[in-house]
Amino acid sequence: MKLEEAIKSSTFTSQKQKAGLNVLYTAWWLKTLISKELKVFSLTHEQFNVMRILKGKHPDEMCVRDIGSRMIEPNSNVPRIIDRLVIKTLVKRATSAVDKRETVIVLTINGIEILAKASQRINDVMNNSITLNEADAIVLNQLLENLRIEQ
Amino acid sequence: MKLEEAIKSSTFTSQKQKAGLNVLYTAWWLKTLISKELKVFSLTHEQFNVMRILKGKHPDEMCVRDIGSRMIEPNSNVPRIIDRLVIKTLVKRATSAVDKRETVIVLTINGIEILAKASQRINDVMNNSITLNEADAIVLNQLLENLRIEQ
DNA sequence: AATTAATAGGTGTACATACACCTAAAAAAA
DNA sequence: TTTTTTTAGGTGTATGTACACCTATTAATT
Repeated sequence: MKLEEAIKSSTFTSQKQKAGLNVLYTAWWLKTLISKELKVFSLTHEQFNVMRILKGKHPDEMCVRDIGSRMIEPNSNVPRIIDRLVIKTLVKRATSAVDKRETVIVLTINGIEILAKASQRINDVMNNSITLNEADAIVLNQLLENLRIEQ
Repeated sequence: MKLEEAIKSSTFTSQKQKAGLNVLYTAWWLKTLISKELKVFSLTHEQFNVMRILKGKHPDEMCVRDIGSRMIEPNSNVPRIIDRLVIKTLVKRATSAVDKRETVIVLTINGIEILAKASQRINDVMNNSITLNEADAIVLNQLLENLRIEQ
Protein backbone atom coordinates (compact mmCIF):
# COMPACT_ATOMS: atom_id res chain seq x y z
CA MET A 1 0.00 0.00 0.00
CA LYS A 2 1.28 3.47 -0.76
CA LEU A 3 2.16 5.64 2.22
CA GLU A 4 -0.49 8.17 1.24
CA GLU A 5 -3.21 5.52 1.47
CA ALA A 6 -1.76 3.97 4.60
CA ILE A 7 -1.82 7.13 6.67
CA LYS A 8 -4.52 8.91 4.60
CA SER A 9 -2.38 11.95 4.09
CA SER A 10 -0.72 13.35 1.01
CA THR A 11 0.64 16.64 2.22
CA PHE A 12 4.27 16.42 3.23
CA THR A 13 6.41 19.48 3.82
CA SER A 14 9.28 17.81 1.98
CA GLN A 15 10.36 14.51 0.49
CA LYS A 16 12.71 14.26 3.43
CA GLN A 17 9.83 14.46 5.88
CA LYS A 18 7.89 11.95 3.83
CA ALA A 19 10.91 9.65 3.88
CA GLY A 20 10.94 9.82 7.68
CA LEU A 21 7.30 8.78 7.89
CA ASN A 22 7.86 6.17 5.21
CA VAL A 23 10.67 4.56 7.21
CA LEU A 24 8.49 4.49 10.35
CA TYR A 25 5.56 2.99 8.46
CA THR A 26 7.71 0.42 6.65
CA ALA A 27 9.27 -0.68 9.94
CA TRP A 28 5.80 -1.17 11.41
CA TRP A 29 4.74 -3.13 8.32
CA LEU A 30 7.79 -5.39 8.56
CA LYS A 31 7.48 -5.92 12.31
CA THR A 32 3.86 -6.89 11.90
CA LEU A 33 4.72 -9.44 9.22
CA ILE A 34 7.47 -10.97 11.32
CA SER A 35 5.36 -11.03 14.48
CA LYS A 36 2.57 -12.88 12.68
CA GLU A 37 5.00 -15.61 11.59
CA LEU A 38 6.51 -15.92 15.04
CA LYS A 39 3.13 -16.41 16.63
CA VAL A 40 3.17 -20.03 15.49
CA PHE A 41 6.17 -20.51 17.80
CA SER A 42 4.72 -18.36 20.61
CA LEU A 43 7.65 -16.03 20.20
CA THR A 44 7.69 -12.28 20.02
CA HIS A 45 9.86 -10.31 17.66
CA GLU A 46 12.19 -9.33 20.51
CA GLN A 47 12.44 -12.81 22.02
CA PHE A 48 13.40 -14.10 18.59
CA ASN A 49 15.98 -11.35 18.24
CA VAL A 50 17.60 -12.30 21.57
CA MET A 51 17.67 -15.97 20.59
CA ARG A 52 19.23 -15.20 17.24
CA ILE A 53 21.93 -13.15 18.96
CA LEU A 54 22.67 -16.05 21.33
CA LYS A 55 22.92 -18.39 18.36
CA GLY A 56 25.78 -16.27 17.00
CA LYS A 57 28.00 -17.29 19.93
CA HIS A 58 26.58 -20.73 20.67
CA PRO A 59 27.67 -22.92 22.40
CA ASP A 60 29.44 -20.08 24.22
CA GLU A 61 27.35 -18.13 26.67
CA MET A 62 26.72 -14.38 26.49
CA CYS A 63 26.19 -11.80 29.19
CA VAL A 64 23.11 -9.58 29.26
CA ARG A 65 25.01 -6.43 28.34
CA ASP A 66 26.55 -8.09 25.32
CA ILE A 67 23.14 -9.22 24.09
CA GLY A 68 21.71 -5.74 24.64
CA SER A 69 24.42 -4.12 22.55
CA ARG A 70 23.41 -6.26 19.57
CA MET A 71 19.67 -5.60 19.67
CA ILE A 72 18.05 -3.91 16.68
CA GLU A 73 16.24 -1.64 19.12
CA PRO A 74 19.01 -0.92 21.61
CA ASN A 75 16.79 0.28 24.43
CA SER A 76 15.11 -3.07 24.83
CA ASN A 77 14.98 -4.33 28.39
CA VAL A 78 16.96 -7.52 27.93
CA PRO A 79 16.61 -8.97 31.46
CA ARG A 80 12.85 -8.98 31.07
CA ILE A 81 12.93 -10.59 27.64
CA ILE A 82 15.22 -13.26 29.06
CA ASP A 83 12.77 -13.83 31.93
CA ARG A 84 10.21 -15.00 29.41
CA LEU A 85 12.64 -17.16 27.48
CA VAL A 86 13.72 -18.84 30.72
CA ILE A 87 10.09 -19.61 31.62
CA LYS A 88 9.68 -21.26 28.20
CA THR A 89 12.96 -23.17 28.77
CA LEU A 90 14.43 -21.78 25.57
CA VAL A 91 17.49 -20.33 27.33
CA LYS A 92 19.35 -20.94 30.59
CA ARG A 93 20.57 -18.25 32.98
CA ALA A 94 23.56 -18.59 35.29
CA THR A 95 25.86 -16.33 37.24
CA SER A 96 29.26 -15.94 35.68
CA ALA A 97 32.09 -17.67 37.52
CA VAL A 98 34.63 -15.00 36.59
CA ASP A 99 32.51 -11.96 37.43
CA LYS A 100 29.67 -12.50 39.86
CA ARG A 101 27.92 -9.35 38.63
CA GLU A 102 27.41 -10.89 35.25
CA THR A 103 24.54 -13.14 34.29
CA VAL A 104 25.40 -15.46 31.45
CA ILE A 105 22.84 -16.81 29.07
CA VAL A 106 22.91 -19.80 26.76
CA LEU A 107 20.36 -21.42 24.44
CA THR A 108 18.93 -24.77 25.56
CA ILE A 109 18.53 -27.71 23.18
CA ASN A 110 14.86 -26.88 23.04
CA GLY A 111 15.76 -23.28 22.23
CA ILE A 112 18.07 -24.29 19.41
CA GLU A 113 15.41 -26.46 17.82
CA ILE A 114 12.70 -23.85 17.96
CA LEU A 115 15.07 -21.13 16.78
CA ALA A 116 16.06 -23.21 13.75
CA LYS A 117 12.43 -23.59 12.67
CA ALA A 118 11.58 -19.97 13.40
CA SER A 119 14.66 -18.68 11.57
CA GLN A 120 13.79 -20.67 8.49
CA ARG A 121 10.32 -19.18 8.55
CA ILE A 122 11.52 -15.62 9.06
CA ASN A 123 14.14 -15.89 6.32
CA ASP A 124 11.43 -17.08 3.94
CA VAL A 125 9.14 -14.23 4.91
CA MET A 126 11.89 -11.66 4.46
CA ASN A 127 12.73 -13.07 1.05
CA ASN A 128 9.14 -13.28 -0.11
CA SER A 129 7.79 -10.08 1.38
CA ILE A 130 10.59 -7.66 0.67
CA THR A 131 10.06 -7.08 -3.02
CA LEU A 132 13.39 -5.59 -4.00
CA ASN A 133 16.15 -7.00 -6.13
CA GLU A 134 19.64 -7.11 -4.68
CA ALA A 135 20.80 -4.05 -6.60
CA ASP A 136 17.93 -1.97 -5.24
CA ALA A 137 18.53 -3.34 -1.74
CA ILE A 138 22.11 -2.10 -1.94
CA VAL A 139 20.91 1.38 -2.90
CA LEU A 140 18.33 1.33 -0.09
CA ASN A 141 20.98 0.30 2.44
CA GLN A 142 23.24 3.11 1.30
CA LEU A 143 20.47 5.70 1.50
CA LEU A 144 19.51 4.61 5.02
CA GLU A 145 23.14 4.84 6.14
CA ASN A 146 23.38 8.32 4.64
CA LEU A 147 20.12 9.35 6.27
CA ARG A 148 21.49 8.57 9.71
CA ILE A 149 24.78 10.44 9.43
CA GLU A 150 25.06 12.66 12.50
CA GLN A 151 26.30 16.11 11.75
CA MET B 1 26.49 4.86 12.80
CA LYS B 2 26.68 2.09 10.29
CA LEU B 3 24.25 -0.79 10.76
CA GLU B 4 27.13 -3.23 11.25
CA GLU B 5 28.42 -1.23 14.20
CA ALA B 6 24.97 -0.60 15.59
CA ILE B 7 23.99 -4.24 15.86
CA LYS B 8 27.57 -5.59 15.94
CA SER B 9 26.92 -7.96 13.09
CA SER B 10 28.20 -8.00 9.57
CA THR B 11 26.91 -11.27 8.26
CA PHE B 12 23.68 -10.87 6.35
CA THR B 13 22.24 -13.61 4.18
CA SER B 14 21.39 -11.03 1.52
CA GLN B 15 21.25 -7.31 0.90
CA LYS B 16 17.49 -7.68 1.10
CA GLN B 17 17.71 -9.10 4.60
CA LYS B 18 20.14 -6.38 5.57
CA ALA B 19 17.71 -3.80 4.18
CA GLY B 20 14.98 -5.18 6.45
CA LEU B 21 17.16 -4.83 9.52
CA ASN B 22 18.32 -1.43 8.33
CA VAL B 23 14.74 -0.18 8.06
CA LEU B 24 13.96 -1.46 11.57
CA TYR B 25 17.08 0.13 13.02
CA THR B 26 16.55 3.44 11.22
CA ALA B 27 12.96 3.62 12.47
CA TRP B 28 14.19 3.09 16.02
CA TRP B 29 16.85 5.78 15.53
CA LEU B 30 14.29 8.25 14.23
CA LYS B 31 11.71 7.48 16.92
CA THR B 32 14.32 7.99 19.60
CA LEU B 33 15.31 11.36 18.18
CA ILE B 34 11.70 12.51 17.99
CA SER B 35 10.84 11.22 21.46
CA LYS B 36 13.75 13.14 22.97
CA GLU B 37 12.51 16.38 21.46
CA LEU B 38 8.94 15.78 22.58
CA LYS B 39 10.02 15.19 26.17
CA VAL B 40 10.29 18.97 26.62
CA PHE B 41 6.53 19.09 26.03
CA SER B 42 5.82 15.95 28.10
CA LEU B 43 4.44 14.35 24.96
CA THR B 44 5.10 10.91 23.58
CA HIS B 45 5.61 10.20 19.93
CA GLU B 46 2.14 8.64 19.68
CA GLN B 47 0.38 11.41 21.57
CA PHE B 48 1.98 13.90 19.21
CA ASN B 49 0.86 11.85 16.24
CA VAL B 50 -2.76 11.85 17.43
CA MET B 51 -2.67 15.60 18.01
CA ARG B 52 -1.21 16.23 14.56
CA ILE B 53 -3.96 14.14 13.01
CA LEU B 54 -6.60 16.15 14.89
CA LYS B 55 -4.99 19.36 13.65
CA GLY B 56 -5.68 18.27 10.07
CA LYS B 57 -9.44 18.56 10.62
CA HIS B 58 -9.50 21.30 13.23
CA PRO B 59 -11.81 22.93 14.21
CA ASP B 60 -13.88 19.93 13.13
CA GLU B 61 -13.92 17.01 15.50
CA MET B 62 -12.82 13.47 14.60
CA CYS B 63 -14.01 10.08 15.79
CA VAL B 64 -11.61 7.56 17.32
CA ARG B 65 -11.79 5.21 14.36
CA ASP B 66 -10.93 7.98 11.95
CA ILE B 67 -7.88 8.94 13.99
CA GLY B 68 -6.79 5.31 14.19
CA SER B 69 -6.90 4.89 10.43
CA ARG B 70 -4.40 7.72 10.04
CA MET B 71 -1.82 6.54 12.56
CA ILE B 72 1.68 5.73 11.34
CA GLU B 73 1.50 2.53 13.39
CA PRO B 74 -2.08 1.46 12.65
CA ASN B 75 -2.47 -0.92 15.57
CA SER B 76 -2.08 1.82 18.14
CA ASN B 77 -4.67 1.76 20.86
CA VAL B 78 -6.16 5.18 20.21
CA PRO B 79 -8.66 5.30 23.12
CA ARG B 80 -5.79 4.90 25.57
CA ILE B 81 -3.65 7.56 23.95
CA ILE B 82 -6.63 9.90 24.04
CA ASP B 83 -7.11 9.13 27.76
CA ARG B 84 -3.71 10.68 28.44
CA LEU B 85 -4.32 13.69 26.22
CA VAL B 86 -7.63 14.33 27.99
CA ILE B 87 -5.92 14.22 31.40
CA LYS B 88 -3.43 16.83 30.15
CA THR B 89 -6.37 18.92 28.77
CA LEU B 90 -4.86 18.88 25.29
CA VAL B 91 -7.99 17.40 23.69
CA LYS B 92 -11.69 17.17 24.55
CA ARG B 93 -13.82 14.05 24.28
CA ALA B 94 -17.58 14.02 23.66
CA THR B 95 -20.22 11.59 22.49
CA SER B 96 -21.38 12.22 18.95
CA ALA B 97 -24.86 13.63 18.61
CA VAL B 98 -25.55 11.77 15.36
CA ASP B 99 -24.22 8.36 16.40
CA LYS B 100 -24.11 7.68 20.12
CA ARG B 101 -21.56 4.90 19.59
CA GLU B 102 -19.02 7.39 18.36
CA THR B 103 -16.72 9.41 20.57
CA VAL B 104 -15.61 12.62 18.96
CA ILE B 105 -12.35 14.33 19.79
CA VAL B 106 -11.20 17.88 19.28
CA LEU B 107 -8.06 19.81 20.23
CA THR B 108 -8.38 22.35 23.05
CA ILE B 109 -6.82 25.83 22.81
CA ASN B 110 -4.09 24.56 25.10
CA GLY B 111 -3.61 21.60 22.77
CA ILE B 112 -3.30 23.81 19.72
CA GLU B 113 -0.67 25.98 21.35
CA ILE B 114 1.47 23.10 22.52
CA LEU B 115 1.09 21.30 19.20
CA ALA B 116 2.28 24.39 17.32
CA LYS B 117 5.47 24.57 19.37
CA ALA B 118 6.07 20.82 19.26
CA SER B 119 5.47 20.66 15.49
CA GLN B 120 8.00 23.40 14.88
CA ARG B 121 10.54 21.50 16.93
CA ILE B 122 9.87 18.18 15.21
CA ASN B 123 10.01 19.71 11.73
CA ASP B 124 13.38 21.23 12.59
CA VAL B 125 14.69 17.92 13.90
CA MET B 126 13.50 16.06 10.82
CA ASN B 127 15.19 18.61 8.59
CA ASN B 128 18.43 18.67 10.52
CA SER B 129 18.73 15.00 11.36
CA ILE B 130 17.70 13.37 8.13
CA THR B 131 20.81 13.96 6.09
CA LEU B 132 19.47 13.38 2.58
CA ASN B 133 18.95 15.77 -0.24
CA GLU B 134 15.51 15.93 -1.84
CA ALA B 135 16.54 13.87 -4.86
CA ASP B 136 17.81 11.05 -2.64
CA ALA B 137 14.69 11.28 -0.48
CA ILE B 138 12.58 10.72 -3.60
CA VAL B 139 14.60 7.60 -4.44
CA LEU B 140 14.32 6.35 -0.87
CA ASN B 141 10.56 6.87 -0.87
CA GLN B 142 10.25 4.95 -4.12
CA LEU B 143 12.37 2.05 -2.84
CA LEU B 144 10.32 1.79 0.35
CA GLU B 145 7.09 1.75 -1.65
CA ASN B 146 8.50 -0.98 -3.90
CA LEU B 147 9.71 -2.98 -0.90
CA ARG B 148 6.17 -3.14 0.49
CA ILE B 149 4.43 -4.32 -2.67
CA GLU B 150 2.33 -7.36 -1.72
CA GLN B 151 2.54 -10.18 -4.20
C1' DA C 1 -41.79 -4.15 14.23
C1' DA C 2 -38.83 -7.64 15.99
C1' DT C 3 -34.71 -9.99 15.51
C1' DT C 4 -30.12 -10.39 13.97
C1' DA C 5 -25.66 -8.30 12.15
C1' DA C 6 -22.37 -5.10 12.23
C1' DT C 7 -20.00 -1.25 14.15
C1' DA C 8 -17.76 2.02 17.65
C1' DG C 9 -15.10 2.28 21.24
C1' DG C 10 -13.76 0.92 25.65
C1' DT C 11 -11.25 -2.73 28.75
C1' DG C 12 -8.24 -6.65 30.28
C1' DT C 13 -3.88 -8.99 29.73
C1' DA C 14 0.70 -10.16 28.16
C1' DC C 15 4.50 -8.18 26.45
C1' DA C 16 7.74 -4.47 25.28
C1' DT C 17 10.03 0.24 25.87
C1' DA C 18 12.04 4.25 28.14
C1' DC C 19 14.03 5.71 31.94
C1' DA C 20 15.07 6.28 36.77
C1' DC C 21 16.80 3.93 40.53
C1' DC C 22 18.78 0.14 43.42
C1' DT C 23 22.11 -3.46 44.94
C1' DA C 24 26.06 -6.34 44.56
C1' DA C 25 30.39 -6.83 42.88
C1' DA C 26 34.55 -5.40 40.74
C1' DA C 27 37.95 -1.89 39.61
C1' DA C 28 40.32 2.27 40.63
C1' DA C 29 42.03 5.60 43.74
C1' DA C 30 43.46 7.09 48.14
C1' DT D 1 44.17 -1.93 52.64
C1' DT D 2 40.35 0.99 52.79
C1' DT D 3 37.45 3.99 50.39
C1' DT D 4 35.38 5.59 46.26
C1' DT D 5 33.79 4.96 41.70
C1' DT D 6 32.22 2.23 38.08
C1' DT D 7 29.82 -1.54 36.15
C1' DA D 8 26.27 -5.39 35.65
C1' DG D 9 21.94 -6.45 35.91
C1' DG D 10 17.61 -6.41 38.05
C1' DT D 11 13.15 -3.66 39.38
C1' DG D 12 9.40 -0.07 39.48
C1' DT D 13 6.44 2.91 36.81
C1' DA D 14 4.32 5.18 32.95
C1' DT D 15 3.34 4.44 28.39
C1' DG D 16 2.42 1.94 24.22
C1' DT D 17 1.12 -2.43 21.30
C1' DA D 18 -1.29 -6.56 19.96
C1' DC D 19 -5.17 -8.88 20.42
C1' DA D 20 -9.28 -10.87 22.44
C1' DC D 21 -13.49 -9.65 24.32
C1' DC D 22 -17.48 -6.78 26.02
C1' DT D 23 -21.34 -3.41 25.73
C1' DA D 24 -24.12 -0.03 23.61
C1' DT D 25 -25.91 1.43 19.55
C1' DT D 26 -27.03 1.40 14.78
C1' DA D 27 -28.04 -0.95 10.46
C1' DA D 28 -29.81 -4.82 8.02
C1' DT D 29 -32.79 -8.65 7.62
C1' DT D 30 -36.83 -11.20 8.31
